[in-house]
Amino acid sequence: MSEAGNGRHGNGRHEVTVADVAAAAKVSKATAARALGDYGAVSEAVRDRVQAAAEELGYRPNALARTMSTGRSNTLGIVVGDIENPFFAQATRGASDVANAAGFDLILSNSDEDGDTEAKAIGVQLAKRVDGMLVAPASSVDVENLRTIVAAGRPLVLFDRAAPSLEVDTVIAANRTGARQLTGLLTAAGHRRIAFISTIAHPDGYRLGDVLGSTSVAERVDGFVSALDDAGVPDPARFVHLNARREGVEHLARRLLEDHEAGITAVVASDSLIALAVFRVARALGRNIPGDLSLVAFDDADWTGATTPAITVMAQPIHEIGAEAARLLIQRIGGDGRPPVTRVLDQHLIARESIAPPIDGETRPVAGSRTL
Amino acid sequence: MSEAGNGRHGNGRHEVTVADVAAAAKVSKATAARALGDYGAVSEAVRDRVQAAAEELGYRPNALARTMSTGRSNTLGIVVGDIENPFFAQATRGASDVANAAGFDLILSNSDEDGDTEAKAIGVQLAKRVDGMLVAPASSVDVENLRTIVAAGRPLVLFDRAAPSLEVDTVIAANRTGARQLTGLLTAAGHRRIAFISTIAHPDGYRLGDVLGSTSVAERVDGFVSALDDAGVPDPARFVHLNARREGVEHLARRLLEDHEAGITAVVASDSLIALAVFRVARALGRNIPGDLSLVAFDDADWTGATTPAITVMAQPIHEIGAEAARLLIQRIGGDGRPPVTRVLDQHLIARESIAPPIDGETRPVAGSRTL
DNA sequence: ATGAAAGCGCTAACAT
DNA sequence: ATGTTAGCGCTTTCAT
Repeated sequence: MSEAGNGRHGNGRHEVTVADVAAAAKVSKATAARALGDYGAVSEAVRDRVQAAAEELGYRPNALARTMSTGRSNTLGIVVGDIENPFFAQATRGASDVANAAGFDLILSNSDEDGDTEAKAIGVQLAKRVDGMLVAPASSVDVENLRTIVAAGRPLVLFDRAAPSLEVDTVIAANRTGARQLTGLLTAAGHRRIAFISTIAHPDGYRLGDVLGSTSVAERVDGFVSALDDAGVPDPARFVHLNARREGVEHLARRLLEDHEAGITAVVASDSLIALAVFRVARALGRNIPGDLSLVAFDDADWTGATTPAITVMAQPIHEIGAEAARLLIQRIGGDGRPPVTRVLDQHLIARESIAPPIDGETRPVAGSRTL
Repeated sequence: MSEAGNGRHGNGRHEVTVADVAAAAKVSKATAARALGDYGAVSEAVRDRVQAAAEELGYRPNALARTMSTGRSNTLGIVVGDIENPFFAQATRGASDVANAAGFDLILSNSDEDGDTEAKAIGVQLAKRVDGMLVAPASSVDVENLRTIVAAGRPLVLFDRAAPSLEVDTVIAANRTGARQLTGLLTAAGHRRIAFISTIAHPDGYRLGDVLGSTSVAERVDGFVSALDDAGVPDPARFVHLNARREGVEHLARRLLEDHEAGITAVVASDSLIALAVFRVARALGRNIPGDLSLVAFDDADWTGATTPAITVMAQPIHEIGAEAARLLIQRIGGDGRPPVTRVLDQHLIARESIAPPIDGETRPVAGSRTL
């Protein structure tokens, strides 16, 4: 390396440091630093002189050096499943707004919902000495990755999903209640054969009592199952379809809708991406929503109000989930020693037009799919 | 600050450093660092011993200290308008994938399309000594913010929008061609009163020759205008509506659609967010698409294929825009001294069902809006 | 192959 | 109010 660590760059210019500014302003390094960093006591005159010199020379503070000596980076790490997922984009924005307002920056990583990728991301952020981390854990069960954060002595706040075996601040939504209510709409309309679809990874078929990788999906499944129980549907677990990412959401949806034995008359989509896929497939198959198939989903994605029919959804305060998580984290970083809290934010129903009574009620199976 | 800079954290544990590892492995700091950092020459035996000690003690490298001495952070800064905007989320993901593959991390900031916010974001990232920056500039005209990056000696790559007065690598899409083609579809169908809507800030009404803050919007406007010219529409500039953010997209759309003097029969939406707003308003007003109003847009947002009717769009290779920008930046960081390039990526048309002939052709104005 | 020592840019005691 | 000095954790000559 030819120009490493010598404060030079490709253009050969010298990076101007406090020492340079100090020299130009004819004061000591310490005084210059005080004037620049706005701490300690400096006389008006000197402050002005130093700042003028800094301006003149084009001084830019080196945040890394500062972190080295103060031990604080004023940076938060955030690990999300995939920033392209509107849920995470919104939550990240919420966190970002709160962080910025409090003088913190954000380092972002995608875990792709994969444990190893998540581990790497966490390693990087820890190495960069973030003051604390916000993570939507890839797994609520295997918390090794999360433990390394705690072990490194960094405050950690979980969002969207909890990790029951870990005592840390957590911000989630009331998924069980929401799922129950959402599913209840369907059973009230007369549906009995309702599919729940999630992309979460899960070996084999779902069976009651299975521990899921994400508490939020687990809660949703719980609420779903209990709503079916309430409606007297036998063996509700058979209607829970996980692993949709591996198979491909559209593929799974197609398989489900074309399975006349199963005779699915309604779908609960665990997020807006799934809802969109189901919507597409239904249309491609000539299934009329809600006439032939009712559809409800989590998350009030912007487009859900624009389709025909508009989709009934359980909205989550996504922005606030990120924001509140950031608030808790910043409190901790500030030295708050209160016991860990779990904030459960309410979801709320937005009733639209995607529910209708099942076409044949309980009397399925029935003839093949029909067109409009 | 009680525990600053002393390598301690809230839990009182000592951060383990190379010195600790060296002591444990009974070698010098230099040797330990060589073994750990995988550089220089170390004997097998010593390497193993050091790595074992590191493992044992739970050593975590301090990336900041490393950057301090090497001058490289292996970190890229990226500044986008708003990460919640699917365009930026996708581009960011593209950049992130390329960056990660090359061993770089990403620091993300939102500019909110505001110059001052952008300046702050850039300041922060420069302070953190990113190795280079990716930015979708809030302004293509006022390039002061961008110049500070260049002045700081950091490689810079622009994406989505160019800055003609600056000689830097740039990745954009062929917006003029795309807009021309998209608008041409409308004129070919017989439309003459076509509104172009963008959220870009612009003082007063648009007039031919005005310089716009974003080259991508400027190119789109150019293509739009030239398509109208080709169709023999007089004074096409009057159909260009900017500033939609300030007024509110839905509000503007409503105003436009209700203006019977103007008699707009089609809309070109400059991005998918605008398209969605127009779609909503049209529906609220009882305007049938495409019967009463044709609609086309930029960006193949996932939902545009799911509405009724599905929307005809000009798709951009968004992921690739981010990815290519990151590639160029990493080349630069690697010391590539080639002259700056501008990569113009092709857009491609996805024809769907949102275009129909205008209901009255040129004979507008006509009676009030009607319901379906 | 290994070690000793200097230095990256900054802040934080501790003087004065 | 200002200056001196040491040190954050790492890499990098330069010796040996």
